[in-house]
Parts: sequence; C-alpha cells; structure tokens
Amino acid sequence: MKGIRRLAQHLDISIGTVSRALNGRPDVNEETRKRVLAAAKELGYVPNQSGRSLRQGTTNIIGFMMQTGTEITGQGDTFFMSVFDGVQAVFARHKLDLVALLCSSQEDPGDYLRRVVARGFADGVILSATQRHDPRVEFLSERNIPFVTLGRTLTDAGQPWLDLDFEGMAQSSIHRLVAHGHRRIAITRPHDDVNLGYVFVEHCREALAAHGLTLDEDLIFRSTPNEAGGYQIGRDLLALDERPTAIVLINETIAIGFYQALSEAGVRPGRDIAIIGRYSPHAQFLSPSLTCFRLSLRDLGVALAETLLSTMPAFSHHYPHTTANKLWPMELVEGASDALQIHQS
Amino acid sequence: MKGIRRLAQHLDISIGTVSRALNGRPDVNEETRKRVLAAAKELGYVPNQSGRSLRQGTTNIIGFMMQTGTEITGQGDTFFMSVFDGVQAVFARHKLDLVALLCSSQEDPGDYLRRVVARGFADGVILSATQRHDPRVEFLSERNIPFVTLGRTLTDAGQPWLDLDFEGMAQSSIHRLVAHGHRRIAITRPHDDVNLGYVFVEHCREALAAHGLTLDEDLIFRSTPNEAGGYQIGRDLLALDERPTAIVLINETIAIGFYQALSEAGVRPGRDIAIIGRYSPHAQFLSPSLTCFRLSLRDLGVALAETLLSTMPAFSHHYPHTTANKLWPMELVEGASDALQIHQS
DNA sequence: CATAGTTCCGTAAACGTTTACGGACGCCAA
DNA sequence: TTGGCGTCCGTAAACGTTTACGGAACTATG
Repeated sequence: MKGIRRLAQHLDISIGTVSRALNGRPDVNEETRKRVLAAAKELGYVPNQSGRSLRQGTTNIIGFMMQTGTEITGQGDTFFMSVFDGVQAVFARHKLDLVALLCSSQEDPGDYLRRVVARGFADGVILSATQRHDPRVEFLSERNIPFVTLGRTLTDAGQPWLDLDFEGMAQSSIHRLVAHGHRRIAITRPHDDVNLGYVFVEHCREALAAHGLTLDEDLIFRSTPNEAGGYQIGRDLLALDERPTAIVLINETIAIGFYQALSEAGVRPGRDIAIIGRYSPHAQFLSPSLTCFRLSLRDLGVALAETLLSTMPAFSHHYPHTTANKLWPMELVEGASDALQIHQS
Repeated sequence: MKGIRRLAQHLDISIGTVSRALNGRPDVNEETRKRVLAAAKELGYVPNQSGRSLRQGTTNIIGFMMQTGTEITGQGDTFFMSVFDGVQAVFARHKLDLVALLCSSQEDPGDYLRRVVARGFADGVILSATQRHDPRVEFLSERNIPFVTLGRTLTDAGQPWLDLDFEGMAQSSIHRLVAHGHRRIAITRPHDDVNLGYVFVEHCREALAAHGLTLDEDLIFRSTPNEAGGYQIGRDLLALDERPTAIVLINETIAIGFYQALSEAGVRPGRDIAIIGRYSPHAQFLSPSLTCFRLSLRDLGVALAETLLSTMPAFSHHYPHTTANKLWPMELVEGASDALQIHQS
C-alpha cells in the first residue's frame, strides 16, 4: 500500500477525506485535518505529481527556457540567473514550481521545446534569448500554452513580451557622445539571428540622423557576444585607417575582451577612445571604470512572471494590469571610459 | 476525444496497438506502425507525460540542481552551464529529459529539493555546489532516489561523487611557488559551509609542510567567492604589515576583483606578487595573464551523467564501469601572473 | 415529532497512458 | 483434420490523485 491510500489506511479514514484535508477544502473537520497533516508529516507523504496533474490537467510547473553557451545568448552568465531569481520569487507565492529548461547549445531550441513541453510538461513558459525568427513562439501559440517572451521577435503571435529598452540606450548613448563632440561613432551588434541587433542598429542610425550624422556601415562591428568577440572587435577597430573616437558596446561581456585588445595596443579607454557599454558584475572591475547601462534584472524577472500569470486564467485575477509589452528602462552608470571629449577645431 | 484515443479512433484501431506502435514494441505489424507514426505526426500527437509516468512509475526526467547567485556557488557563471552541456549530451542519447533545478538564492536548497523531487518529479538527480553538511544527500538517499554529487560532503551516504582535484591543485601550486623561492604564501577559501575550503586548506598545509614550511593562519583569506570578494581579499592583503610574496586563489572569479585591488595600489601581478588562480573565460583577458588551473567542464559533465546512469538499474548495463568517486584533474595553464621569483639571500 | 438545513465523510469515476493476457487468424506439419 | 505455433491485435486493469455526488449524523426550527 502506497501513497494516499497508505495514509488513509493508517488513519482509518477514506482517501477522499485525506485528499480534501491536504488540499485545504472547507468540507472537512478541523480536527481530522490536523490528524491528517500530522500523519502526512510523520510518514513523509507527498502527493505524487503525475497522479495529481493527470487528474487536474495541470502541472503547477512553469518552465523558464534558456540556453547554454555565451556565444549564443550574448548575455553574461549571471544575467539569466538574476532574472530567474525574480521570476522565482513571484511563482513561489502561488505555489508554482519553476524549473529552468536549459537547452544545450548543441540542440535546436525549437526541437527542445517541442520535445519537453508538448507532452504537457509545463503550464506556462518563459522564453528568453529569442531569435529574430523564432519557431518557438509559433509552436507555443499553436498549442495554446501560455507564454511570455523576453525579447521581441518578428514572428510575435500576440503573446505578451518584455524587452530591454535598446531604443533608449541607443538614443541616450549617441546623444551623450555627440554632445561630447564625437562625430565618428562605432557600434556593435551580435550575429544576424537575434533581433536586438536590428533594433539597436536602427535606433542608433536614427539618433545619429537626429544630429545630422550618418551611421558609417564600416563602423558596425559584428561578433559573437562574449569576451572573445569583444577582443576581436577591438582588433578590427584598431586596424581601421580612420579610427572612430567612440564606440557603444551592445553586449555585456564584450567589454572585457575589448579592453584587453586596446590595452595590448596601448590605447586607453576614456583617454584615447570613448566607450559606453552594458553593466555586468565584471564591469565595475574594469579600469578605467566602464560607463554603462544598467538595469534591475530581478525586477525584470518579477515583471516577466507577473505578465505570464496574467495570461493564465487560474491566476489572472491576481494580475489584472500587467507590464506586458514594455521596454524595460536602463539607467546610465557614469564611469571613466567615456571621458574623452572631442573639441572641434 | 483527446490523446491516444483520438489517434486510435482516427486510425480505427485500438489504443493498445497505437501505444505499442509508438513505443517500438515488436508485436505490431510494420505496416500499421508506419500508419500510426504518420498519423501521430499529422495530428501532432505527443504522449502525455503525466499519464505515462503515472503508469510506468518513472518520469524520464533527470534534475540537475544548481543555485543562483555567485556569492553562494562560488563558481563562475559559465561553470555550471558548461558542465550541464556535457551532462545533456549523455542523457540525450537515452531519451532522458534533463532539466535544471535552479534553486533561488532566497530559498533553502534542502526545502527546494524536498518540494520538487519528493513528489516523484525526477528519476535521478545531480547535486552541485554541495555544502559541508548537506541535508540534500540525506534526503535523497532516504528516498532511494538515484543521485550523484559534484563535490564531496561530510554527510556522504555512499552515493557516487566526483570532485575537482583540489588536492592536486594545492600540491602543484604550492610546489611551484616554493620552487620559485616563495616562503610566505597566502591562500584563499570560501565561507565555512563549503567543503572544498577545508579540503584545499588542509592540502596546502600538507604541501607546505612537505617543504618544511608552515601555513600562516593570517594568510588564509576568506571571502565571498565572487569578484567583490576578490577585491576585498586584495585590500586585506595589501593592508598587512608583512605581505606575502605569493597567493593561490581557489575560486574562479575572484581574480578579477583581486587584480583590481592590486591595480589601484600600483601593485603589479607577476612583478610584485605571484598569483595562481583558476581558469575562467575572463582569465585570459586579465593582464598580465593569469597562471591558472583549468579543466574540461564538459567532460566532467559527461562523467557525472554516466556515473548517475550507472546507479540507475534501467541503464546501468550501459555503464558497468564508471568514473565515480574520482578527483577530476586540473591542468596548469602558464601565464605571467606568477612570474615573480624570490632569490634568497 | 416532522422537516429542513448543516456538517462531514465515503464511494466511485475520471484523467491518459502502458502492458499483461488472451483471442483470432493463418500457416505448417503430422 | 487436428494440433501446434507464430503473428498481430483488442480488452481491461492499473498507476495515484482529485472531486462530483450522495448519504449519514446531527442541529435547529416549527
């Protein structure tokens, strides 16, 4: 005898009552409820997940999909961990179990999602590191599985999304650099598949145009969004005949390699070139300190979770108003890396 | 009509045959199997996880438990991602779904594991970032859930484990430094809860003793194992009346902050102090380059997965001999940070 | 006392699979 | 023809829950 039957037998009551007692139903005597709870703890009983979700048609599990390998996500490694923390905090309040669906860099994310989610694994999904054309959003919306994406895609299917405010970052960094006299400004972008590259480039172009400047296509650097990519960008930039006087780094970790490439060539950030980047835990340990855009990852996670819950009927009454389809603001942290000012002659 | 019944109805055969066809049983006509497979693809049928695991008593899910927050794990962020990749590669071959059980830094890991695993969520578990006294191993062994730990604990319950070879690292780094003439050598360790601290300190002590030296207790630096902790260690070290001439950094990311603290004081690694650390993706972008111990995280993941499978009856015949209870070797990558040699007068 | 209402609990069906069992059918040998 | 054997398939039970339904015991009201 196992499971709830064992508990019922031990207490000499029916399994129905045991179940009701454990689930906090009102139609059970408080006295017996106490007995049941005590016995459950004593015998170490925990309801079986499969049985429960088979009956209820719900798993109480939310999947947060991410991918291994910085060369793909382009986010520093602690990035998703921090977001995850925020998501977790919300779901814990609703007794939802959050698991990370970590897709290996060797596997196709679409296949992975199909494999694990199609079989009714999760009640809802949070998608991160979305691609420009992302088959996952199509899949999830076809299957009617509640989901929210961190990052817009071109194939958005009406699902709620949140995204970092790359528009704002583009505008204020370009504006800041131009105000400091820079005219020749380089920018970086990740490889073609990720949407933020397009978004960022276009808004930089616009911001420059607003100042009567044009974006030089040769000054758009493309690389893998990790340290090694940043190093490569540094080398490429230094090899130019006519170097830019400033650069905006779109990804977090590339600043590390970029600094190194400059250092090897005796070029000093903030003195010889102005740099604006993204905050990461390492950024504050670069010298000279990196001027960068920072955001509260934990809050972002909270917003993601609440947005997802607002689309799930069982929870939506808790979250009538959501922060869906919002560009998450980033705050400029002033450092020394963009101290260089150009004085027009 | 849903699920397998719908498929059976559509094909006008019984659900039993459908199930057998999908599961590759021999007692089904090849012709009908093809029809079933085709229809399943057409209708997008995927067997329901709950129903299946309820019947079979097995979930086909393996959980890899990690924790958010570098201040806890002490491992650089890409560390677990890389290990995960290796684990995933093995499990994929056996059609096992691997999910990451990411425990938030706000939650007690023991509670988390109990909550999510006790209800029959996973067939097996990989535990990482084990604590010195880790209630999780007790819990899992009580419940008879197959598991393997990355890192030994004091409460080991006979489960297989793998661990990094901190013994080897201690010996060869101490030996190397002593050979370079160093006598006053500092080491670092994480906070009290993690076992590797004890292991490492003791083996450093022994290695020093083998050279007739004693480990100065004032030269054991303790900190959170992230960049900020490394910075603090640097400040503390510089504040000493009698500075050590060399230091061995046990964690990956602390080198970043440590370098920064030195840099601010005008102390240069490799010239004014010898440093040996652990490899991380950032390490190669420090300058001067960090002499560090490196290991193949992916291979470690593969070994972890195979070890776990060897303890699971359904798979053990595939892995009769395992690499369980092995200290995973690390390889020294020579850099410039330990170039300083002391010439005794 | 009769009736209605309340409180609590037991019964049994249902969720979607897998699989043991047995049966139908065809084939071959005796 | 009979029996045995192999191939393929249908039937139904089982996995561990939750929950709709109904009923027993008790209380309150007239």
